[in-house]
Amino acid sequence: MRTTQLYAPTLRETPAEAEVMSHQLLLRAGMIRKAAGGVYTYLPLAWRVLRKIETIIREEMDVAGGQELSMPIIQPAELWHETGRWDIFGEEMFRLKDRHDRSFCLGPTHEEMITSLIRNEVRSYRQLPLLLYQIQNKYRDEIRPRFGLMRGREFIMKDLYSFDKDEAGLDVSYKKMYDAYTNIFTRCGLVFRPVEADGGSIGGGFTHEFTVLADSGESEIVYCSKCDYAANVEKAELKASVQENIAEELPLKLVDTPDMKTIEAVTDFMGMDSTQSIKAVAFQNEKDEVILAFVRGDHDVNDVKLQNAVGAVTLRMADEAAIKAVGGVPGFMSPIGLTKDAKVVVDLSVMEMTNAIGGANQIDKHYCNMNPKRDFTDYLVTDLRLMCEGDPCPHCGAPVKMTRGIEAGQVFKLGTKYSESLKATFLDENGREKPLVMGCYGIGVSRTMAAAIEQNNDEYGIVWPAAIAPYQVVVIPVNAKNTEQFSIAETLYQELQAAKVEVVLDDRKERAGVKFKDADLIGYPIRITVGPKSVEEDSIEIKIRRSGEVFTYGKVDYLENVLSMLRNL
RNA sequence: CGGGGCAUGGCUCAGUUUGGUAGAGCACCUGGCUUGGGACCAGGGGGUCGCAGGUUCGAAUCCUGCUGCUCCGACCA
Repeated sequence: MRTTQLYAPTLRETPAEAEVMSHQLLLRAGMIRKAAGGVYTYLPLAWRVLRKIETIIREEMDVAGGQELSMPIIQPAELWHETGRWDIFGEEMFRLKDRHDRSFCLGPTHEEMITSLIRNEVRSYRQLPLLLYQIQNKYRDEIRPRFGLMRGREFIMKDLYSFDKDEAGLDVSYKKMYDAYTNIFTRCGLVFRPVEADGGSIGGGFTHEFTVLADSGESEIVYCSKCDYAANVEKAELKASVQENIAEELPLKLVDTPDMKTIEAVTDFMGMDSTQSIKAVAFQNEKDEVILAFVRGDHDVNDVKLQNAVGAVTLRMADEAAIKAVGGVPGFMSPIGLTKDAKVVVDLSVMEMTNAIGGANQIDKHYCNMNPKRDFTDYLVTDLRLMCEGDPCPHCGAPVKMTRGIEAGQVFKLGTKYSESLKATFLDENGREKPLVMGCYGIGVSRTMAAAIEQNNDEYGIVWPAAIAPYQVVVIPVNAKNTEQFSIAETLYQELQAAKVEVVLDDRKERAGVKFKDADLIGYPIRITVGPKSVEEDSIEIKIRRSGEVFTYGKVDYLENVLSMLRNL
């Protein structure tokens, strides 16, 4: 490809709307343009990257026994009514009606579609397992699309759905996908971790997220400093510690704490540490029932754990009226002295506390010497808090570390949730009718491209891993007027093409600086510079984008060196 | 959904407070000059100032309504 032909309008300045690095660089490198909030056109360079990622995915899916198909993006409402997700998805689903007033949606995902497809065709265990996948646009009407391709309303997803006759079969399919994903992200040249995660609303149980590590990532993960445990903080389990409390339990005492509604105010006033206080957080579920969560003052409530613990569909912060209705006093809440309407959930670590301070459910008053085991009544104890750096690993007990990342893929054991609601059954070896056991495995393709940039960039632009770079090499003749340089560049260009290298020749009549800036911005892994020395001394300059290293070779041996560099990038 | 902010040429923005008929830099076109890190000089093209009303002799500027974009929040009582 010649730059004069390439449609990649680069920008010198960063458009105001772009906040995160990948968004800025995708715009500046002439790779994407916005069509509407969260909806983008992929220009040629971006499309090449996406196709490369897709190719890697296809190869690994096929090796794992997957078969690719294509399903409708426009999906009839009836299917979604069958699983109840027409309502559950709510505002997040793009809906439309046809001329006959029939309801449809733009598929946010394809569990319904795929399950309805095979429920009529798969009748026997002999036809299983079945692994089908698609790579297509999906649609979610996000409340707040942002971060460019990271959280769009239209995005490219690969989804594979597995159908097995039993749990054992699902385990095999799951393992295949887990391994395939490990291969995919490794081949893409990304630093990532598979982490244990919460199932969320897709329903089902066991799941791993494949998280591309990047400080700008939206998900927070913990990983063990010793063993291979890694989990999303939402999921990370904390076990009851076996510490022995020697402190003697003192009698409960009411103290005045005028206008001290925060942990900090109270503990400062009392000369205590926040670890000695009990923090209350009030929620309401979808039925408007009040749920009061209690954690240690220095801890934070993990609302996913809380949601699971109380079986809530949704949770939101409780309003003041609701708190008062159950006998709570905002700012001074505790499990002591509530009316019975509230569900009280207490974190494990709170139960280990002695002589703690907490609210009294009276205005401007707290209790000292609160001993949960003695003083609390009618409550549920569970693991409720967010894990912090240094907390013990649930597997080996070593302190955990935290980092951030971008969730690029997820493997999920669905079980029979969809096959039951959609009546997708088969006959097993004993002639008994059973629901198919399903799994779903997604990769955000467009998001993976953005994640790759978040993880691989510097002050000059993108630094593509070679496997997914739009082109591997750019050839730049330095002096636009020098026909000898151009002619040498042209020869190198031809030779590289003949050697099956994806190469761009920057044949623009621009000054060297412009070409260098664009090359850095677009992030070609290797830059070949043709300058005066190439004419006079037969030397070819090769610069590695990532390391900045510069090598000089002759016209006869540059090619083999480029090829070997590409293999190692 | 709540609260900010913004909307002026392809991009980044000034001009709005105090109404007087639209500007800069970059980009683009022409010519010259330059050529190893986003040059320079000269000339040129391009904007119903988001949309719809209103006030006024006169509106980018003031008023009303709408739309779009964007940021923060929607967790520690």
